[in-house]
Amino acid sequence: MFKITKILKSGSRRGVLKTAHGSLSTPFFLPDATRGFIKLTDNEAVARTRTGALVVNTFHLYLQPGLKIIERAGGLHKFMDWSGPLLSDSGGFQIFSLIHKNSRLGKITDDKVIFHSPLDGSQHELTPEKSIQIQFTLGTDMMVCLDDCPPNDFSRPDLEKAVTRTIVWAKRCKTEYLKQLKKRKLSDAARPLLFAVIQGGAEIDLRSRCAEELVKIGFDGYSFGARPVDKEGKFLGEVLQATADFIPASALRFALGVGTPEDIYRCANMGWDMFDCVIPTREGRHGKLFFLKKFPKYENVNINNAKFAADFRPINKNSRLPELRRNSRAYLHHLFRLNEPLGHKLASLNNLEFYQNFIEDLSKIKDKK
RNA sequence: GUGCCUAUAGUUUAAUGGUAGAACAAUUGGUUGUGGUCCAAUUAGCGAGAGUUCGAUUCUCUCUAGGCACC
Repeated sequence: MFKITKILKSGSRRGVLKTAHGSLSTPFFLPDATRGFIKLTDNEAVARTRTGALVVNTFHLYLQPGLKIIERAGGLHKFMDWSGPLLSDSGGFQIFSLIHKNSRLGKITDDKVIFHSPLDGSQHELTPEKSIQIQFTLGTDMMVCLDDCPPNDFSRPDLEKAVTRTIVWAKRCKTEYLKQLKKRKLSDAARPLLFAVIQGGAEIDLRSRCAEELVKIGFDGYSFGARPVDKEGKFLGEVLQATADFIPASALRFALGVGTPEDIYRCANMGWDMFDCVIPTREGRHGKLFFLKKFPKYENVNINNAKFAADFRPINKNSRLPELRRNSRAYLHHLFRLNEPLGHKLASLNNLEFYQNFIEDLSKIKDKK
């Protein structure tokens, strides 16, 4: 399913990952299509940016439209008309963020997490088993274990608690995963990949212990849990580096939530293979556009700035997407001033293509002879 | 023509005889397992003139502009 083909002196890895919905070469970046779509755009256009795979979220899709609809549609790929690989996040991060922000929104116990839907306030509960069952119902190609995701500034005892719970829950996820494989008679080639999440905040020894226990259980890949930046937005490079080193070389390394282009570049050199982040699409929606210069240099411009009002150059003359070559920056500026969804779409597409190009350039780096 | 009412930032509007506050707009930042509507900072104002007063955006008068009513 995953094969490493090369490890550079820098630590950067090259590999191939085969899923039931196609192959991906690593390293790769997955944009977040949390609710089954990349906001304000469409999957046909996203595919033209050569984006290979998308992340969807168990929590959001479970609440809306609900599993019955997706089951009746014939699975999530059909429902959202995406033929490439899909990765489903467990929903842990979202639920735990909600609860840590406002403890009235839910409750975490050793057995499960109880939460109130932000949509209608209705009460739901999620167990490790249920999270896996939902992900099988979605029919995604890569799945993530439900984890206890603490904020990075949690106290040491609280972080220890989260690590212990994450390990116990990962074990339960794995058991349920094997059960589902058997029940659905999925062959090795057709089976989804299962990722565990390594927690421990900024405490390296906790990350180490968490990784060690998870590796004993055995997963296709291991993810970096919690936010990869601290409260001030400073990238936790040392923690990412140490955590990567705790993961077996043969397994996929998934840097959840990473990140800016420079953070992705750094993480690739640490041996991380996969990245997902809201930056290209969220910043796109808010008018921040990425343009590649000479790799790894790039510029990040705010199309809302007054200087673009009469800038009739193309949005991106080097784009493979005709709509980004044809439309001017002045027009995009105009669309943003009027908060027009077409502007958000063009900006999102520009940034997705940028991220794709950035990762491709990164993948082309070779060891000097 | 007469009477009454109104005039505060680009716009819509608060408050006040002693430093005039907000929203939207504008200008510029921010966003790391999603915030489509988010967050932050900045710029910007008492229609004109005279009077009363230690001090007037506030009170008085004149003018100007707009609205309403009557002839």
